[in-house]
Amino acid sequence: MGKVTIKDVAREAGVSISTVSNALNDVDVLNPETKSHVLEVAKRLNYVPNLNGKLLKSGTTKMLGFFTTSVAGPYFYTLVESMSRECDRLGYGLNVFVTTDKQIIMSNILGGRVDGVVIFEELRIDDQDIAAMEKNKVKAVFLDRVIRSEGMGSVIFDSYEAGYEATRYLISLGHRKIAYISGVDTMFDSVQRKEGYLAALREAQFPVDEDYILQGYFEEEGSYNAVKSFIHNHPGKLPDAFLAGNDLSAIGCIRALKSLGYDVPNDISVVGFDDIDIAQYFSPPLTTVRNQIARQGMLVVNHLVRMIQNKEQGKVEKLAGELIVRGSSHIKLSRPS
Amino acid sequence: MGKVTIKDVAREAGVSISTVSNALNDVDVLNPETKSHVLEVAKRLNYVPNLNGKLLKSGTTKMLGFFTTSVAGPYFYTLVESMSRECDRLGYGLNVFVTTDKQIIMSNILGGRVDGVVIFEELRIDDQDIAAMEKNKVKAVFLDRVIRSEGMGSVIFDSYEAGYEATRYLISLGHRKIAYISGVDTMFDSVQRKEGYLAALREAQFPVDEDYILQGYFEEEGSYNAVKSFIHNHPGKLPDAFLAGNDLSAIGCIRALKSLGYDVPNDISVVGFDDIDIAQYFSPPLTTVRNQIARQGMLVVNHLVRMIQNKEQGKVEKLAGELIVRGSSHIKLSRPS
DNA sequence: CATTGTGCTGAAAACGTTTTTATGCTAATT
DNA sequence: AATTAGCATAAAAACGTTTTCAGCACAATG
Repeated sequence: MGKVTIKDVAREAGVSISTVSNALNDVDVLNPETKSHVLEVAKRLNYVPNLNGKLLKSGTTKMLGFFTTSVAGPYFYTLVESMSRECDRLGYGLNVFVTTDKQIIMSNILGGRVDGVVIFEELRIDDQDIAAMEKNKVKAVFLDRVIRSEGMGSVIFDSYEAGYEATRYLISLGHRKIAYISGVDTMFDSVQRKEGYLAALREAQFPVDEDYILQGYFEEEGSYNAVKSFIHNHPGKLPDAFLAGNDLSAIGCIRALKSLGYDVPNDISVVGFDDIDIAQYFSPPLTTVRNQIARQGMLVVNHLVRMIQNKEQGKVEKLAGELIVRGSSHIKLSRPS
Repeated sequence: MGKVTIKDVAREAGVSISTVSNALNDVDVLNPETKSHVLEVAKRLNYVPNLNGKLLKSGTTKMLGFFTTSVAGPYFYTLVESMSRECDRLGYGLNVFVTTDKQIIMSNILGGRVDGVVIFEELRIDDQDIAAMEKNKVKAVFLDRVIRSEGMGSVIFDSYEAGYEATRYLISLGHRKIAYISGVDTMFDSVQRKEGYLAALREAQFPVDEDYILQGYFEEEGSYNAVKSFIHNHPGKLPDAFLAGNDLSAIGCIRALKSLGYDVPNDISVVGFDDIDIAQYFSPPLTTVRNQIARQGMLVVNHLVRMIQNKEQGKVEKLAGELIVRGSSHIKLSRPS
C-alpha cells in the first residue's frame, strides 16, 4: 500500500520500465496497443510519477521560484497574481518561497529545484551569493534591483522618474514648500524616489531644506508619527505639500494632518506612490503615482523564461509610473490673511 | 564549470563520497580532522547539495505546499503571511502554487515534492482525487472544506454560526425585512452563511421570502447590480437591512443604495463578512463579522505538521467569527410618516 | 540464401544523494 | 599468538525516473 512506482506499473502490465516510461511520455516508438495497454494499467493503479526522480534525471523542472520576505499587502499580491498568470501561460509553475532564512533561500536557488528565480530586492543577497549563483549558472531576474551580470536581469519601476514627475506636478500646482516622507533608506526604490524629488526641486531652483525630509519607513504609523512630530517641532515651517514615499505613508500623513485640524487638500496637498487599492477608497481619494505592478510581474516572468529557453542575456527593463490625480491634491490657494 | 557535485568534493578532498555525505550531515562517526578538511574543501568549491537527489533518497522535503486559485486580496495575503510565519517557526518551508491546472496540482501533490499540503477549497478536488491522495498517504489539510477521511484535516471558519450571529444582531436592532446577498453557491462558506441567516430568521419566526435572497457572487460589481435591479423590480419591498456574503458585496451594496438616494445606516443597515482591511477605511466604515484569517493560517500549518510528525489523525477545527460593529449598521428608526 | 533494414521492446546506465554493509587497521582481550 | 572489539573509511545498494543502447523478430533487398 506504499506509493506505486513505475516498476509496479511495469510488472502489472507485463512490460519493462522503459516501455512504461515511453508510453507515459508520448515517445512515438511504441506499438499503439502496447502503449494504450500500459496507459490503462497506469491509470488503474493511480500511478503518478515521482517528481524528484524525474527531475533528478532530466535536470529541468518547469518551475520558477519567487523569493520574497513577505506577500502581505496589495503590492505583493498583485505581483504574485500576475506572475503566476504569466507562468501558466508559458507552461511553467510558480513557486513562492516566503522566508528570510538565507540558508533556505540559497539551497533552493542553487539546489536545482527550479529552472529560474525571481528575487525581490529586499532579500539582501550579497555579492558572494551572486558569485555563487553565477558559478552555478542560475538564471535570475531581480525586482527593483540592478545587478551587473550577464546571467541576470532586472525589471525595475522607474522610481527616480516617478519621484521627479510627482514633484513637478506639485510644483505646477503652485506649491513651494514640499516635504518628502522617506521610506526605508536601504531600499533602492526609496532612495530613487527621493533622488527624483530632489532633482525636481533643484531644477525649479528651490532651496533644498533637509528638515523637510522626514522618515516614515513606508508605514502608516511611522508616517503619522513623523508628520506630527515634525509640525510640532518646526512651527512656522508648515509645508504646502507632502510627497509620501508610498500610499500607506500618504494615508498616515493625511490622518496626522486631519488630527491637527488641517484640511487636505485645501490647506495641504498630499501625494503618494503605488496606487494600492485602498487609495481610491480613502477619504479624500489619494493622488498617487501608479506603479504598474501587474505589468511588472508579467515582464519579469517573460524575461526570465526567455533567458532560460533562448539563452538570452539578462538585461535591465525599466517601467514608467503613471500619475493618477484624485482628491488629495489641489492647486494652491493664497490663504486669506 | 558545470554544477559541482558530491563526487567533485570527494575527489578533491581525496575521500569517498560517503565520507563527504557524513561530514556534511553531521553524522558523528568521522575523525574530526577528516570532517573539517572535507567541509573546508566543500566550501572552497562552493558546493551546494542537489535537492532532488537528496529528496529522492530521503523521501522527506521539509516543505509544505499551499495550493490555491489565487493570492489576490487581503484574505489570501493574510493567510499566506501567517502560514509562512508558522512554517518558519516549525522549520518548514512554504511553497505556494497558484494555479488552476488540475494536472499540475495533482502531480505536485502526489509527486512527493512536499511533505504535506494545504488545499483551498475552491480548487474543486473531487472524490476521485481524494481517493488517490488517500492511497498515496498524502497528508492534507483543507481550508473551509470538510473532508471525511482519517488522513486529512480541515480548518474552517464557522460560517454558519457567523451568518446566524450577524442576522440575530440585525434583528436585535429592530430590523425585520432582512435581505441576504449570496456569494457563489458552490462554495461551502457561502452556503453556510446563508443557512445561518435562514436559521436565525426561522428562530425569530420571521417569514422567509425567497425574493430577499440576491446573488452577488462575492464581488462588488455583482452585488451592486443585484441590489439595483432588486429595488427596481420590487417596489414596495425595500428591506430594512442587507446582510452581504462578504465585505466586497457589502461595499457594492452600499454604493448601489447611495446611488439610489438611500442613506446607510440611517435608512438601511448593511453588514458584511471577513473584515478585510478596506472595511475600516470605507465610508461608512463597515460593520462586519471578522474572519480570524491569521489564526486560521497558523492553525492549519500547525495541524498539518502535527499530522506529519506525530502521525496524528486529521480532524476538523472550527474557528468562530467576531462581530465588529462599525458605522454601516444602525438601530431601526420608525420612519416619519 | 545471405544480408540489411525496420519496428518494437528490454537491459542497463545514469542522475546526485543517503544509508547500509563491507573492509582494513589498531588495540584490547584471551 | 590468536582471536575479538572498535574505529575510521570505503564500497555498494538504493531511491524513481529517463535515456542510451543492445537485441530480437520479421520483412525487404540483393
